[in-house]
Amino acid sequence: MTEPVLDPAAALAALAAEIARHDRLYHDQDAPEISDADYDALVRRNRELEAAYPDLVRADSPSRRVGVTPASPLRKVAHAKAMMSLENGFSDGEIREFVARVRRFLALDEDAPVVLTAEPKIDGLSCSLRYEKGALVLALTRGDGAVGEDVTANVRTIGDIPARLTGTVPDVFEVRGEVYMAKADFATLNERLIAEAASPEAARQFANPRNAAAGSLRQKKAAITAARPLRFLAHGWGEVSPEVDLPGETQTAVMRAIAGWGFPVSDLFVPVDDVDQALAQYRRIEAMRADLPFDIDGVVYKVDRLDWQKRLGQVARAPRWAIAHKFPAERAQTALNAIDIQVGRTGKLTPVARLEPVTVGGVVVTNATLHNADEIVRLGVHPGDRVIVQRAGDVIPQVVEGLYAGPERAAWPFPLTCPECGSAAEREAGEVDYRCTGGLICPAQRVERLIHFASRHAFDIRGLGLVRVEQFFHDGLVQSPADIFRLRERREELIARDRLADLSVDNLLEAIEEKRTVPLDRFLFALGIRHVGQVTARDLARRYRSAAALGRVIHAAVRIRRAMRPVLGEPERKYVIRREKALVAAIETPGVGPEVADALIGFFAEPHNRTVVFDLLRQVRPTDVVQEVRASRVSGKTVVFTGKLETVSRDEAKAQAEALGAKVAASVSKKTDLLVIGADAGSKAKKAAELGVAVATEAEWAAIVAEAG
DNA sequence: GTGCCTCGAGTTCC
DNA sequence: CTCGAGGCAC
Repeated sequence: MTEPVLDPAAALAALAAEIARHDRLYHDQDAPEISDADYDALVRRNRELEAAYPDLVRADSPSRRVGVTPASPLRKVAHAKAMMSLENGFSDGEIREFVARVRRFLALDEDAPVVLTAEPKIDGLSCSLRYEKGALVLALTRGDGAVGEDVTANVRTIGDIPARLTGTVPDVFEVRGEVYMAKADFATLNERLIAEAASPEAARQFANPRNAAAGSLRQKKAAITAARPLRFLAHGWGEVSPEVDLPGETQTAVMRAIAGWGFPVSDLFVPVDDVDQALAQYRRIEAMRADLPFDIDGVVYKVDRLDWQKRLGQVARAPRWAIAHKFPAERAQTALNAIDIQVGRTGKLTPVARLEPVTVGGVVVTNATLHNADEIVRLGVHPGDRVIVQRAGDVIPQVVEGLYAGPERAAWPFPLTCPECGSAAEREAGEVDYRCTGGLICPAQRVERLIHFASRHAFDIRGLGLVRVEQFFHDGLVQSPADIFRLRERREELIARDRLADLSVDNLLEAIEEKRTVPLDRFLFALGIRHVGQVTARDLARRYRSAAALGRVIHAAVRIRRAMRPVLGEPERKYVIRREKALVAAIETPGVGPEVADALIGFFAEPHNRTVVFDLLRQVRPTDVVQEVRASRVSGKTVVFTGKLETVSRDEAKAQAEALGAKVAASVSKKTDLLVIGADAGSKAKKAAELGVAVATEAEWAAIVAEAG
């Protein structure tokens, strides 16, 4: 929905001129004035207006050109070791739970001492600084955690960061920490920007120190960064080689060594003996917050012992051995102007609050998700109400409560049809979300699926983002994923539409060509099958290694699904369970239960989907997945654990087994190759004896793990 | 059957 | 980042 505009024709003319000006600045003068996101916002605004006033679309409309989303000028480089994010906790209880979880995972006693470290969490940009033979050779931003941007030249201008390390330093050592701007320096910088600008109105200021640090570090010209007052605080490390040269066995010891090499380390960094001391340090830091020279958004706790950190490992993108204790979010009051409905790739209808712009935590918030119909009922909000907004985890804005105090009224009516295609909106029993039933005919869903296909964790086609996908879709150039790979046949057509940027067309086509081979897990994830996200896609890809093998399994499963019928007189409930079991068994992948199996097989049972996939397979080749596993006595074997393990937890044992290439099953059957028996083993041990399955004690298991290295 | 843990999906702002 | 819900252990 677009709010009424007094003079839409004039607004469109202004937008066309503005967007064209930024295109020139970016392409001809290499001096963009606004961020990529602000540019996208202009393009989006233009599109919304055009949708609302189709008669007024201009001949020189920016939407008739291929979008020219500026690419980052900085070189992308993969991290030697992924830069992970941190789990967040907001209450004492969550921190206590974190420590309890650590104990459980390590199979420690409930009151066993767990030494933690506590330090303030600086609100800046994470950076990884790579030193080889003591010399700074590479500095990367965090990026997506796997790949960062090369900011080496800029980092060399930061006074806190030594170019060479003195003392005994491992051959390769990556120092990780936060690049930030002190509050006072931020204020001075903004004053300077005003003074230097032609007029105060024309000055481009930064909204907060974090943005100032980000903007200053990601400069193309190091000279600009050099003139910006950036600082650095070390908080960890990445690759260390040789690993034995790591200067200590605890977080504290290594951080001391890093400080000894000349890096600033927070003077509020302390080891603490237990969770109560950790929380006391949190309160000390919280009390000092306003007086600290830099912005912080919480306190980070880490398990001090590095051997424990190693055992704890990580979940998805965050380590199990650290947590950020965040300060309570800042709140603000504003008006709820409207409630719009967005349609996701799965058809989910999401209500979004359009807010009167308000500053919360240094950022102007105009939108906030309302999640679902229940949330709107819970908040009791209607358009026009005053509401309280906060930035949860200091990032995502959310509506916390409505301030309406008038007479009783009915809940805001959630739309009964999809705003994009008009199909009925339905809510399944037991589900929270309304979904558009339009499926293939709903253009919003089709576009969202294409955007997902090209997105970073899927095919990762650079230059093919939201704006271009929408344009290509609406122009009929791209209707299905395979069409993307046929765009090269229409190069002239693309260039003709895009007078400004034939170079950008070629860049795009090149980026597309690069993805004609893609890892199987990305391929699978990109299809956008419900319940098949990154992790499940990876599990499936690793389980079957090749598209051919996975294809055979799914093909067989589809046939099973088609062939299954209730046996005469079989109750519906029993049949459903039997069917579920058959489908799960057919896919035979840990983590894939009835729901996921049905979604996966259902997707391929649909003829249209098969057509789309086969069409795509004529254009691209999924590469086989070679799992990195250490060879061991249990590689390729099926292992079952039973009883209470003393030295490792069940989760950890399972992780060990998988790293050795073994499959972990829940119960003993004739397929089981090895049963590892802990204390108080029950029926499984008995069954293993009956079936003649080999058994091992926990100590023997530890030996198998150890001998594989 | 119940409860915990992890994953999937959708979203915001830069 | 949060929330709902699927998977699996107990």
